Amino acid sequence: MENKKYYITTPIYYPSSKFHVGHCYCTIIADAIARYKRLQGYNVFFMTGTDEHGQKIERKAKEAGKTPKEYVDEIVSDTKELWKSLGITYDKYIRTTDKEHVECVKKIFLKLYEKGDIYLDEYEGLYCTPCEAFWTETQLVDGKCPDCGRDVELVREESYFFRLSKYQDKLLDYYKEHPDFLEPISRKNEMINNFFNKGLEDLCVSRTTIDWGIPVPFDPKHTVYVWIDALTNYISALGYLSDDDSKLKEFWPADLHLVGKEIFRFHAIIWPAILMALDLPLPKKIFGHGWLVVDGAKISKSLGNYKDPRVYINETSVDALRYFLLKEVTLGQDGNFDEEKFLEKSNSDLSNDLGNLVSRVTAMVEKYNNGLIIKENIENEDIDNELINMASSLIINVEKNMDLLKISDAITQILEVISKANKYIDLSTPWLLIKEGKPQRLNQVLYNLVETIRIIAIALKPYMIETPDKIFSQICVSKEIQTWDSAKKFGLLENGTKIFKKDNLFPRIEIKKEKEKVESVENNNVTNNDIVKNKEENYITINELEKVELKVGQILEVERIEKADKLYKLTVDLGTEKRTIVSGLVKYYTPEQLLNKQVVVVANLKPVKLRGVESQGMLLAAGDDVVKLLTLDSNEGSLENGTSIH
RNA sequence: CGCGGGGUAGAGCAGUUGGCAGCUCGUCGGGCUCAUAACCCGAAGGUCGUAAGUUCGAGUCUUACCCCCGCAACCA
Repeated sequence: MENKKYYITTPIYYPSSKFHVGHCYCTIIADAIARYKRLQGYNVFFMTGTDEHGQKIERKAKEAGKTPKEYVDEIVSDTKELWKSLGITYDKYIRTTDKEHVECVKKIFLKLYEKGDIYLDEYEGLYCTPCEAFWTETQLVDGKCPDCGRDVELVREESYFFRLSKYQDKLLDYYKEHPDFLEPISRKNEMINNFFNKGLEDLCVSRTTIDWGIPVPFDPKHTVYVWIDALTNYISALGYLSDDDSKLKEFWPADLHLVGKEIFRFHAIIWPAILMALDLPLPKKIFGHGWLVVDGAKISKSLGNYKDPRVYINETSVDALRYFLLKEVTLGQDGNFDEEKFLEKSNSDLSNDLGNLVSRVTAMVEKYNNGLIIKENIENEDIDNELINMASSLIINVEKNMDLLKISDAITQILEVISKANKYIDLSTPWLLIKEGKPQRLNQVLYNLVETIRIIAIALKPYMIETPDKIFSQICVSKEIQTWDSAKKFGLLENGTKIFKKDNLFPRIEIKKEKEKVESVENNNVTNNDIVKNKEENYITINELEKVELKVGQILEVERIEKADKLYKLTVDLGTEKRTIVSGLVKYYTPEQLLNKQVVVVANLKPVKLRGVESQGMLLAAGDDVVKLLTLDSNEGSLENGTSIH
């Protein structure tokens, strides 16, 4: 037998905040593939994890009053719970703060340095000292720091660089020789057009401005930057350069790196180049999947469409969520997670088609045959053969699609058999057979149905984690005929098999009621987790509040700012003076709607230049998704412009 | 001319190498009564964003244009 191993990875996610359906999406895909390969008898190594270093986490932790490690520990333990509730069968969860990983990264860095592929040079950039930030030429506003408006200076910072340019031709050759290496093809072309045609530049792989990370072993004032720190997790986890690299020998190269399109570039260019520099073989395939958008908008906390994925599980079931993500979203393209569609799909495909099929068949066997399946030895009719042919080729068809990573199509194959079985009931009319006294034919029909259900249950195993067993518990099938291979044969169900009808597999959901329920749960979650928990840390004193000077202002003029999609330049009357205020309201208000409105103005905010225009204050507004300005509809008597608010 | 994704039935989408436009939901009509107000059959519904081009033939290839959506520059 050939080497039947399969190494599959998700990206290591960045735990700067809690994970959403988008993370679940990618991880569930990887899990389904891992399960599928295991069913086929492969020795599977499925890894996921978290990329825990870097500036953003350092800052987030600081804001939360925690050390970076404490901060990520919390998110990681929550993530592991999440994966558990989604039935993710990872073999290893790697954290870039793991000791083994840290040691490995140091060794890799040293190895590349000794080889000459990493060298010390100077990073030249425009630096704003007060803001401690580098900017590119295009980011500057009028040649000044876009943050504070002060002058920037040309600064050289010592940095280590990876000789990425050296590997340019090798990489291109590799793409040519391995047409399946990067998928989908559209993204591969994007890589070549966008990056190779311009030429690859050497890559800055260390920073002196970041503390939370792995120090460069021979020069500890430098911290290893994300490229070498994070990408190498795929081999550090297998014990590369450690005392025990047996796993590396067994599983490397990876068969599939599943990544999001936003990090495809790093996996398609930088990671292979690092591997070439280390003289290691390259992974067999890197697949860049699309993003999941929620109700048409990218998932983000600031948009307010973040939802804890467990909300969905509670309202339906893990299997319904897994099913929806795997079936409805075309791998490689962006998909939309529409909550209502999700509940509808759960009803139509799972409750009506699959659940109801099992329900009606088991009910008939109990009702007509005292729960007993009898295998008759009589010739099949045409409608029988049609069903049997479909059922017995189901697994083969699933495999055909899965091997091309067409998960959605694979599931469609199963749905077609389910649909066929429902139709078969109508055509064979068991309720007439019992009336007409045709017990043999009845037995034959029921046998075919239950056997078809057995095969369906097996075919569902990669995608669903509870349903197959629930089905087996009803049709009482022995373990030997629950295996993947056994589903390739029709007719293995034994004569005399007992049926036990149980609860419905997927109870129908009242969509309207559920929606309300889901929303209320979400609101509670926000209250409990975010507000109450942080309340004490968020208290400010009255003195602090008094520092903010709020005044009534009236909008006198509204202008668009050139080349700024979101910004209005407003002239606001504060009674004693007129101010120019820049505000990002284009999306929400027309100039006419704003004109003459009385609004709340933060009068003593430090002026900032936005898109070249100095903004001397700020308007108070509410809402994340849809922004509403706080206006003073003065039905309690009009207020003078400039009146202070307290 | 910053980068990218997309415009196909009322809605959500699929359409691999160019060869009679499909799927799911919804709608309408019919059937059945085993089942979870389910299931089965049938029907209506599309100028495939617009225009031109290549071709015997274009949703698919080429060019131009229009519209939507992300990202980046700006939301203090």
